[in-house]
Amino acid sequence: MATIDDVARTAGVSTSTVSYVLSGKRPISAPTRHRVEKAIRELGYRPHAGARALASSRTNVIALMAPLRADVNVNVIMQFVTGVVTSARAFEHDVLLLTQDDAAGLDRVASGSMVDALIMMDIEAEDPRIPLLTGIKQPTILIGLPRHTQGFSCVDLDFEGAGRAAVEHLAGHGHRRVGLLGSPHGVLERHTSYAERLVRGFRTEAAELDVDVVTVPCESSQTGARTAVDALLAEMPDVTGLVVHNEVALPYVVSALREAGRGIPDGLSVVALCPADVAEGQPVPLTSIDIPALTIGRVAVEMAMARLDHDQPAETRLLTPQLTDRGSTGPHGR
Amino acid sequence: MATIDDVARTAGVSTSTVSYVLSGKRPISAPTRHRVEKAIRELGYRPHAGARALASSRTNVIALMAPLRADVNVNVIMQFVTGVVTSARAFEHDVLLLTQDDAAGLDRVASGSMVDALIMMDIEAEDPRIPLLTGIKQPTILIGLPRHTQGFSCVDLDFEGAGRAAVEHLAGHGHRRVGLLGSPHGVLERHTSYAERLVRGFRTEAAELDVDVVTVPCESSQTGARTAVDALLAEMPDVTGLVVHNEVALPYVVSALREAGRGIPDGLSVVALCPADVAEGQPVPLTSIDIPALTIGRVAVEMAMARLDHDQPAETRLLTPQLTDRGSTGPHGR
DNA sequence: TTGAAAGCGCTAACAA
DNA sequence: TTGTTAGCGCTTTCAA
Repeated sequence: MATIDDVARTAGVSTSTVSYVLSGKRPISAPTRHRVEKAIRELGYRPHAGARALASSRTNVIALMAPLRADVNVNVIMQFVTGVVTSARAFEHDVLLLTQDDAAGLDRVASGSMVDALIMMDIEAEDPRIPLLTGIKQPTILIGLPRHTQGFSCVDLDFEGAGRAAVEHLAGHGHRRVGLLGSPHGVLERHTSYAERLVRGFRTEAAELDVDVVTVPCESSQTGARTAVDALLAEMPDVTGLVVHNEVALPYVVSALREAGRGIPDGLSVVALCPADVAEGQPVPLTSIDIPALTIGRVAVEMAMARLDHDQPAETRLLTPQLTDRGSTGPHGR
Repeated sequence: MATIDDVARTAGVSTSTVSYVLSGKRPISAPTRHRVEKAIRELGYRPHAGARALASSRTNVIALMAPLRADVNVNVIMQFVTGVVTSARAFEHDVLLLTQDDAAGLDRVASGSMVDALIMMDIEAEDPRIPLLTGIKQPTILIGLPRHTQGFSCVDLDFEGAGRAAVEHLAGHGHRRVGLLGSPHGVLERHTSYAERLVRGFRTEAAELDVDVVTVPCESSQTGARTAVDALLAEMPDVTGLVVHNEVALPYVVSALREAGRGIPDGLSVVALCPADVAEGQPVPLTSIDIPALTIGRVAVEMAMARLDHDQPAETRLLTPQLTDRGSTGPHGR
């Protein structure tokens, strides 16, 4: 492999000139720049990442810790990951993938100076990984909201606002008895931040608008959906509005409702909380509040870069929920 | 951050001794080792990854290029990724995640010496990324089979064998008219290796056993499943055996069949090609040929490590398909 | 069994 | 506008 010295020699300049051509950190005359660029091309030169990291204490890599579990929604996870990887590239960064269960990986990649920043998904209220982050010099972005945000940047959909918006929308159509089919048990037991915030917003708004509610967990499978629907209809037989926050179960929930004689929207008004394309792609398009996973991933990277490049302080950004009416909600008691 | 020199000073030894304690590449007396290990613990020392890479030309990182597209099966992709990440950790390696469309990323991470090896998923017959791999010094493992394997290590399920096994199983039950509901159009158009190999095995075995077949592409959605089932029943109304290779569509295919009056296995014998847990998790457990994604990911890493550590030559490994009978196939004409 | 020291290939401060 | 050079923190050869 060619080194920076080879390039310098070929171009007839000093190594620092080559380095500065590459980084743009000081002005270079046009002819010099061209000679250097030509040499780089001819030699197929690529800077050695390790050498660069050693000299500059910048790796141009960020770590992404993602849940590769089965019980979370794989599609949404994938969208977060895609958002992160894509926009990391826009900032000339690559992504090192850590799994949720590799908690030691945080220290390994951070203390080993393998990455410039860390992004962590699927944050729990009292996330056990957060204590591991103390003493880490790289900025860390949490996708989700722990109980105490203490110095970390956080970004997520405003799930509490989403819960409120869903109830508000249904109440606006006259519904007084509303259900929530939510995340699987496991997710709730871990006190995963988004699930709890959704329930809180859902309950709060319902109390304010004097709407009766019931919340039912829902496993991410066909049988899980069926069980949840049965439980819901047993607990609240006269339910007329429903919020569903479980992308995997969603289509099965819809079929189960139809089979239970609850057509949409005449038998039951349904608001889904899921990526827009999923809501559109159902056999009956569903009114939904979008989970903008790609955007959240992108914002996480942008926050990381802002802290790196302009040492901007940590902040929390909650994206405003967007409700799109696709006709699966209607007035009560038609 | 503490450096190796800090550790050496604290332990009262030379830097090389610390290095050798860490690498185990030369014998160290017990007392010396203990002093060094104590110093490492006290200082919370972590070797600097970049410095290490520079000095040793080893990064302990492997690149994984995965399709983060929508039309491929996200669950299976995730399992491959999980298999790779998990077993990379077992070899003290981390994983740098590249997306399929970032073809330039191959050269970037390889020529920039960011990684020790590359693993590429979702290989097409004439994969456009393969030419980009020439001149790359790191070993590359392909998950899938290009037309010409020229020097690359390859690993995959033996999809051709899987196609044969499925037909053989159905023919063994007396079925003479068999369908294949396969991958979406897009996947076939890209000449994705596994899809083509499956069809080839399916057709070959059918020809040998004198079974009539029809193959129908199937989009990964509820409507796609329905369309494909309709097309199948229109093209071959007296079909009695079916092979389904589309995990996302699978549950919808099953419902569509039931609604078409084709119960399983009495109205139609079905063999699924999917991860075992998916086949088990259907409302009716399905006889299936397992797609051992975790295993394939693990084997890919093992092959990479074998080439790195024992410079073992490239080889192709096709895992033997395992058919598990779960009762969704039965004798013809009951 | 251990130490000394020469790099590995860059960046960036300093000098011109 | 450009060049010289001292590190960055390791690994590994050579020597003892």
